[in-house]
Amino acid sequence: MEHQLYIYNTLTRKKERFIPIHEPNVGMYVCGPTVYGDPHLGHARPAITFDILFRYLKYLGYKVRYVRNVTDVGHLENDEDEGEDKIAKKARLDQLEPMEVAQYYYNSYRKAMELLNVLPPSIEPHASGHIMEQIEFTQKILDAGYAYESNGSVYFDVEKYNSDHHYGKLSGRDIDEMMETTRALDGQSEKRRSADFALWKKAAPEHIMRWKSPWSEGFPGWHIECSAMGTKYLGEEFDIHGGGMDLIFPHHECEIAQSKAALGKESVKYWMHNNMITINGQKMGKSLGNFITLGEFFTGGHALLTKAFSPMTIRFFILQAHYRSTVDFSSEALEASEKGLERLMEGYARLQNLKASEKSSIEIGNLREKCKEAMNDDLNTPIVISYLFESLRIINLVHDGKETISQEDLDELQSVFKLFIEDILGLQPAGTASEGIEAYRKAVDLLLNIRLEAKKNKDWTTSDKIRDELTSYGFEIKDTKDGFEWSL
RNA sequence: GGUACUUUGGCCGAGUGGCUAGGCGCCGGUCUGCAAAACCGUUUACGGCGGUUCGAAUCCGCCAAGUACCUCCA
Repeated sequence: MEHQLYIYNTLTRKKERFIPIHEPNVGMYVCGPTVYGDPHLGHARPAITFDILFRYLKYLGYKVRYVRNVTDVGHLENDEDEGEDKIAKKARLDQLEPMEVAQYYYNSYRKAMELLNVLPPSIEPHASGHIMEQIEFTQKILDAGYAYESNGSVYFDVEKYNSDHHYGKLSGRDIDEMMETTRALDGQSEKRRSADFALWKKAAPEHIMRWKSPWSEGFPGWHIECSAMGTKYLGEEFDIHGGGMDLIFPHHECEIAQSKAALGKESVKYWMHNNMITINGQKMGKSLGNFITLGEFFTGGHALLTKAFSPMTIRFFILQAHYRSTVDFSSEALEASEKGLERLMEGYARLQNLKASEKSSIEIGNLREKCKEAMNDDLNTPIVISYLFESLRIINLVHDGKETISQEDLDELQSVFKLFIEDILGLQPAGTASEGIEAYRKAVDLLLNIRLEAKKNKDWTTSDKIRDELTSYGFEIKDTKDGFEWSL
């Protein structure tokens, strides 16, 4: 594949040329949601980040298998691996079946992702549907001698693993120091060391989510699902594993150790992590209680929001920052994005109706190549957007009749805008869904044509009445040099 | 305490050695019956102190402030 895509690999802390293991196939695994709460802005970031990567890899010609898991079991409330499963807890509180809770929030998550125009992954495996695979994976680790059974539970032996390999390579931790600094366990724990983590947990009598295993009736540890499902659908070695930066430790560190222990090899070639969204400089997170759900954004129903914001505004806002930077949320920043997006999309709509001339009076530049270069540089979407805005100026100048454009240049601009705005950035033109009704459009055109005549006759009363009435119904009327434009 | 990282103009946010990021806002102008839109122009940017260099927002050191991870979280 002819391209120069470089992506930042957390493992090496460098940008590396992307070369897949089995060209033209690419395997990509991204940590999805734990479905026990409403989807919030924090869920949108990785979904959009890796949606961009998914779209761009496909544009480059790869055949991508994109796996994004759904965690519906095994997520414990606290470490020490003594807590209660999140889904089960929520189910008990709401008096629902655990699977009912998971299904409800999973539906909610998918709906939000659809609104954000995030493409569905190739496979969305549920942890609860892969208990066998997780048991088998755990058995492999036991067989390899990197885990031990304790009172019906199975734990990963971090110290043993670290003596043969390097536990902490992804997060840059020194496990020996960690073991010294971590406080001593109380005598009750089944774990030999606090750094050890559960592969399988024996279920307490009151625990409602449970499965049979060689060790006990119980449930899998949190980290094992990704190793098991990633291996199942992408093979023992695959190209990209992504997720939020907060998962680097311990989740991804544990995954690396599990896979190496069970399979004897490195599973993942490129580790990619998106940064967090902050709110007043602090991470937006469920546990901090400062998160805003996506539903609240779409309706404006949150104290921190001055108004509702469309899904495309949220998407655009996120894409205006590089995925490895934190992005600080504020209503003011979102409003700025909203206006910018509106102007960009109006220009994009205008571009479709631009009239070509003999020749161009203005250089359109090599927009296509520049945008590709920006994408190739670790998916630099803010730069792509800045180039689009620069070209927007040309579109508007031609639209105003101040510059001319040749058919060839016009075709190129239309093609590049379509490619980057719709196909790669995934920004949907507003109102495309409601655009279908031809008669309605003609009716509005008719009204505005009547207004145009009134204007010619200097009948300002009639012309203003038409404009003001339409405006009050929610239409936006813009006069142009020789006519009008409108949108709803 | 350990690890990773951040600090850019009114706000958001790119940028790793020299050349305009971009968006939003503000102000002035063009256009217009008015308005909106559009266009043009303007707006004291690189936390502080040193160092390297012909040249640093960009490299190095120290200091300051802040964030994340080290317990669930995207």
